[in-house]
Amino acid sequence: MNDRPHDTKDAGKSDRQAALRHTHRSLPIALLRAREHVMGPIREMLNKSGVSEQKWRVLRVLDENGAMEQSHVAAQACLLLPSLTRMLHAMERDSQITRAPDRRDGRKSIVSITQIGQQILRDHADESAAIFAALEERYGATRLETLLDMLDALIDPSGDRPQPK
Amino acid sequence: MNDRPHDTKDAGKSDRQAALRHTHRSLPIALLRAREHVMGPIREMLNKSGVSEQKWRVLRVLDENGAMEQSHVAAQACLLLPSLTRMLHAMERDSQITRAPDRRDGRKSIVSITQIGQQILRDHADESAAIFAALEERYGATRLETLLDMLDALIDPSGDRPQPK
DNA sequence: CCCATTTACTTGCTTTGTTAATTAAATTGC
DNA sequence: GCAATTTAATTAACAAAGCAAGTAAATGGG
Repeated sequence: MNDRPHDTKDAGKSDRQAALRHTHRSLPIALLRAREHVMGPIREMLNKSGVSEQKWRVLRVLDENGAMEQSHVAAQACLLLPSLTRMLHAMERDSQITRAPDRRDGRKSIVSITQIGQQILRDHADESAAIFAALEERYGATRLETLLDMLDALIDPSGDRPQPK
Repeated sequence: MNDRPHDTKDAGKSDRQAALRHTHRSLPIALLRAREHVMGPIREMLNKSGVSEQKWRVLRVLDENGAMEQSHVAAQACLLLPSLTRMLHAMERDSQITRAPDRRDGRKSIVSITQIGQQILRDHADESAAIFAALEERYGATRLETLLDMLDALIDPSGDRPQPK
């Protein structure tokens, strides 16, 4: 094992060094592990049809919000602009999305989902729903809803926060 | 906006297609967005010192669990073995970790963190704690603990699950 | 009007992610 | 004991992530 002084509780000195949290109690790591776990069946589903996880997110975001500029797509789909730029080229080539310059602002580029893109979403809708249902069954529907609320609140501080004063 | 038939409610047919969940209610996407949000300040911290997010995880996992074989490091740090292999070469070159073959099983390779590796963790411990404290302050300590418990339960089905039935 | 800044996106380069194929050391079945 | 299988790690090849630097179109003073 490891015999470093893990009990960095404090020894009287106020400038004592902080201890890192146990990785199971580190929020970023916990979120990552949880996500990897949940993504398993979805990756399987997407792999079969050759859609990447990232393109799947882009399609969903576009389908949900309609045409929007690239920066917003990137923010919503958790992608960086450089990655998105390159992905959109491929998706445009495959007619899953279209791009058009904004009339008012020549810098912006407005992205839309196409029929073909929407078809990809439809093709996976049933299986996707089944995967979610299985998770709900396993984890409990109520608890899952609570978890989703808490994750939302993490991002949007103005959310349901019951102000712990 | 988008005028596709979103009201896929059903039209009498029982084999009607399922609708995709709103991305804010998709657990994988919610987890990703939450993580990206929380990682912001940590990325900033790590960028300043040139440690990648992945190497940071490897160091933490090793520091926490002591020497362990590569497969376990990969599982704990949410990395695939090929990525880990490459990373460990670089980290070994930089004396952040050492590797030794397992005496009992010649296939395995046991990885350990070095003093230099531990120093990297120490160098960021205070700032890391401050970032966490800010989050705790903003989100609420109790709620944060609950969230971590729920994330743990998501992975470990045998956990605190109050058995829905 | 013009120059400096900012904003939106693109390009280049290095590191990771991902899949499949390969090597080598256990393990199992006979 | 030995062939067949399984397991652990590596390598290769290519897509994608991530950062820095670059381009081009707005914007904002003076």
